Amino acid sequence: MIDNLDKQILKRLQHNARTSYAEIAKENQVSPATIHVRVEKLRKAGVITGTQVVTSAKALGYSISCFIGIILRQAGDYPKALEKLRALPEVVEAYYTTGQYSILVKIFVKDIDALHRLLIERLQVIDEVQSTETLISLQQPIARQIEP
Amino acid sequence: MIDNLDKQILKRLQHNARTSYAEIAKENQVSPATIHVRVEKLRKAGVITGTQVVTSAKALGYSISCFIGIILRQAGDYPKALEKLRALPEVVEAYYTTGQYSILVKIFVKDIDALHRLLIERLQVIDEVQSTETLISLQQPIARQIEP
DNA sequence: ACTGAAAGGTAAAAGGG
DNA sequence: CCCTTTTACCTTTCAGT
Repeated sequence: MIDNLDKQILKRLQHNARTSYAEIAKENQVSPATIHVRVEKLRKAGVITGTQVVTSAKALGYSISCFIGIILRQAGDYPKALEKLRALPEVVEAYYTTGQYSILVKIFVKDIDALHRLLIERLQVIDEVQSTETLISLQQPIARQIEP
Repeated sequence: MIDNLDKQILKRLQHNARTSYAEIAKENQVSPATIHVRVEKLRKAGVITGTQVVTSAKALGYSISCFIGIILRQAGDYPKALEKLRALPEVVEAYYTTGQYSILVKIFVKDIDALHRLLIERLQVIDEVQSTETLISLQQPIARQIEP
């Protein structure tokens, strides 16, 4: 199982993936090699699934972020609809959900015009899609990872 | 502006933040020092905002992920409500949105019972919250970053 | 703005308690 | 399971083009 040292390592690396093992080791009064072993263990256990740089969508020119709730025509339409959504680079996340929507997707677009075109020309033309509802995100005041 | 080399670097590091500059350099036939300079430039420009290890919520025991749409009583209630949401460690993302919800939050909980208690004991008791609607995420078939 | 070489630091692997 | 040591690789810096 995950002990306290593992939790400390995860918290530190969630915040900055390039924190040196030496630094984490010093903070926890163990050797850098121990940190290395623990990180490998967490990776093999599937707790750590990867590392990534976080980029600012805004700085890359994507000024608008939204959630789009998609209602499909039929229950069996998920796989086909998903493949078509995957082909849209603006779609960064997709969730199968209970409740009023069949699929909830998160997208980034450069501007309102791009959003409009995405909805009309590439989302609402998907056969399996019955209707969509757009929630524009005005601000994202909380963005963090789950606590280990 | 961001040129082609910058895009290659970002794509590589979005996928794996620990890819060595030496490897990216070889792929793009430049020197490792150039990659280093470019990464620093992207960081200063705010394009790269950080690096993080990605952890599996499931492996950490959080088997349920949901979105909760929150409707507030009054327009001016955002800041107070947000502070109370921030105090809940299960809330990992929050968005101010247009549309039917005032705030959309993403949460992780360990099980259905924890979700139930979160809703009743800690969300619906917030003064500013008028009502909530829960969308349980059954699966997240798409999870990626925006293309540079 | 990129390169090449030098210096320092880090990760990864091996061996021992 | 953790430590120390070792080796090889990597980042970072800086003078030069």
